[in-house]
Amino acid sequence: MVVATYNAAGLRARLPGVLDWLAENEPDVLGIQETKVVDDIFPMAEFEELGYSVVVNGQKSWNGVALLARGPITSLRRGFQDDLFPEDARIITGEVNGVTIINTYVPNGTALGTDKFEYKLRWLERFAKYLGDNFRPDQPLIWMGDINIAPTDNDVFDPKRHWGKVGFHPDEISRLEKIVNWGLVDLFRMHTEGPGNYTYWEFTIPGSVQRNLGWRIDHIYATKPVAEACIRSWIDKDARSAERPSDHTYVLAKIDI
DNA sequence: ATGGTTGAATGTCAA
Repeated sequence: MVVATYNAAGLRARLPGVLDWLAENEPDVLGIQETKVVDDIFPMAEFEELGYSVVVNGQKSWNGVALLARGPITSLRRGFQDDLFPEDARIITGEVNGVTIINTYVPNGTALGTDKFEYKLRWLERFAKYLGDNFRPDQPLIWMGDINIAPTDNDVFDPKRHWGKVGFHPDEISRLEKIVNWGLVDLFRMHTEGPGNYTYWEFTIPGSVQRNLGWRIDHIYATKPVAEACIRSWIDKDARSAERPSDHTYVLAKIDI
């Protein structure tokens, strides 16, 4: 099966492009982040007409995640499902074809020294606990989404300039490493080394796409049983140049199961 | 360089 992740930065603005992309690429699973739409008016029917099951965890104006799959989505969980943590719409979990899929929109962090940066760190710690409490590293599991962290020098343009800034800060990276060390493999990095492979190019930098001034902050991770079956993972950079694009693009992985 | 652009909502925040 082919799984994909996409930060839409407002799904209603992106809807025609996402529908075209789905029809062309036909992934079995798509995790969408930053849908920015409440569940009542989520464009369910448009995706269902393409043959997808749709589950959503949305809120007004900000955040919001959705999970699409060809075939049924079972064992649905919205949020962390407890009262231990502030509940905004950043995580949705479902099971597709025997594989647990967790789709997350990790907090951006905004700026060092702010409550939002501390929230990002706490959210990552909460996610580590969610994994450990609910799942095992020997079961088939995929964690995908906008992780909002560049893990290494190769994952951001001009790493010397950006080191220690939001998105490339040691406190974020250490928390991500703790999550990954639970038993996950970065599927893109399993197949491709080196700099210049990005998933996000800022709107506010003129010519960022053409100059490839980007970040690899959208990731697909998997437990060993899935990673061993992953035969390819790639970034669809062309979609970042489509009409009315998001500032992110699609990341995909093909898994031989 | 503390700007720049975009979406959701329609003033202004978040990214």
